[in-house]
Amino acid sequence: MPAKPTGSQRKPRNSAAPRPAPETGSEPALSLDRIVATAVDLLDADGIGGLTMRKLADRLGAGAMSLYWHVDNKEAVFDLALDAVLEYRAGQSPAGAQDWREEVLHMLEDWRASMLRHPWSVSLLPRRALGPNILCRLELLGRALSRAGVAEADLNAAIWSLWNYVMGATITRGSFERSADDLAAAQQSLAGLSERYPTIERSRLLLDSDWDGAFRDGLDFLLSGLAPKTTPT
Amino acid sequence: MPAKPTGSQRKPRNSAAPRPAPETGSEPALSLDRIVATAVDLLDADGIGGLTMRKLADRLGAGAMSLYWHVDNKEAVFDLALDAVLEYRAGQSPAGAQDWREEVLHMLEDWRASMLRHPWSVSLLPRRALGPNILCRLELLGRALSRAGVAEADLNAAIWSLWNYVMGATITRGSFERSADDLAAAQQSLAGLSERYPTIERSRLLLDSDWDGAFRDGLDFLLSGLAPKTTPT
DNA sequence: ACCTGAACACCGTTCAAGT
DNA sequence: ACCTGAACACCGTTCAAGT
Repeated sequence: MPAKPTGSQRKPRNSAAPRPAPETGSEPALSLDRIVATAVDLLDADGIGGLTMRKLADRLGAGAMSLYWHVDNKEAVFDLALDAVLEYRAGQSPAGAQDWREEVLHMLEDWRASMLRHPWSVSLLPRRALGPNILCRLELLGRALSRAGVAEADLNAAIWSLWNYVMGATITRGSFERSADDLAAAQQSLAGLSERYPTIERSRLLLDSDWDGAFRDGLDFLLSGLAPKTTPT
Repeated sequence: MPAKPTGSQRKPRNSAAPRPAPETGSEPALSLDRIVATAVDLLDADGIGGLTMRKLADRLGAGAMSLYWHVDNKEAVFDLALDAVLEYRAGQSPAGAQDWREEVLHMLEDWRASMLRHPWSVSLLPRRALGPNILCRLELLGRALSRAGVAEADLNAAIWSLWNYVMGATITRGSFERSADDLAAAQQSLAGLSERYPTIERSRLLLDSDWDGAFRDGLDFLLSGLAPKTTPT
């Protein structure tokens, strides 16, 4: 069997001048980066069930089996697409270290926003391995919390609490967003059963929820609990 | 086309004496309940990708296409299996209304436990519709929070914050649980990159996290924020 | 080193038909 | 009312082979 790149140590990334003169004017030759990029496009367009090795290869102007030289299998494509979408462009936060609280809020809202931009990512994340970009986000979060005075012994619990909250909020928001009609229908059918579900029927739980506001509020409560020394805004 | 049961109004549930004398001694005849039950078994055994209409029918001793008389399609099987697994047996909480806080904690921990018992359920929930059992849990949660003094205007935000947290915690826990080896390997590879991820490497984030403890702690913080009038335990 | 087509063992679902 | 087999249009992946 040929020595193909193993899963752990991947293709060397195109550093500076990659293109070695495209033979024909048609397609710029296969590469891991191109594969991942078009996989993301396809996922954005057709959702998680719309990504097909055959369709992906087609879109790249390649034979169906050509992908398998660059990639171990379909799972690997998912892993790569997921991590690609979660890159964290730091430096976004204005000026130096203002309030640590604002910094953490910004990081987590950016995380949520990144995932909502690619709704498939959120349902993929929990079952896949942690790629470098995800680890980077966790690292930065850990640093910020440390700086905020969270004790070393409480750090893991704090990180995971926040991670859990962000994941849950994003997953819920992302999946409910998709089908506003379904939600209306569901709330409608709730009305018919109002003797069974009076409370959430009255509060119109399925309809007029302010997702962004609820997200921020809950986060505020968590942060207050995790690092109680600081005063809330 | 024959008048088969539509998606919204399903088969009348077997009320009292269903079996009309099983012709042969072999199989007790197809029914929605049997289909859902074996679907759950199959999902428990082989995970989300292991459920196949063909395998399901086989396991039921039926032809592959017989399922489609009872069920619209595979998605419907997922919906039914999911809701079946999330039934809430109330009355579990001892005696009358003790502390509302304990009541809510119990409800949410039971929810989490139900999903962890069927790890596939948690990755299914966010993309499926809300079945009656899920709605029931939301209703009970809403009532408890109301009783605890959460204002009507804040009720939806409170419910969703808790829901988000539980979802996130369960999803993370469930997926990380599956592959302890992978985690160890990941933490190992972190060591190699300790100059990139020093903080989470030092805290051994991927290894010695106390999931159950972290879950309870974060929940406590949330509850303190949501209904600040009550004193923490 | 990189790409390919044919082939295998699967899928979910439609349809026309059986009892 | 309930169940079925044949058939269709797909899948992911192996393999032996091309350049």
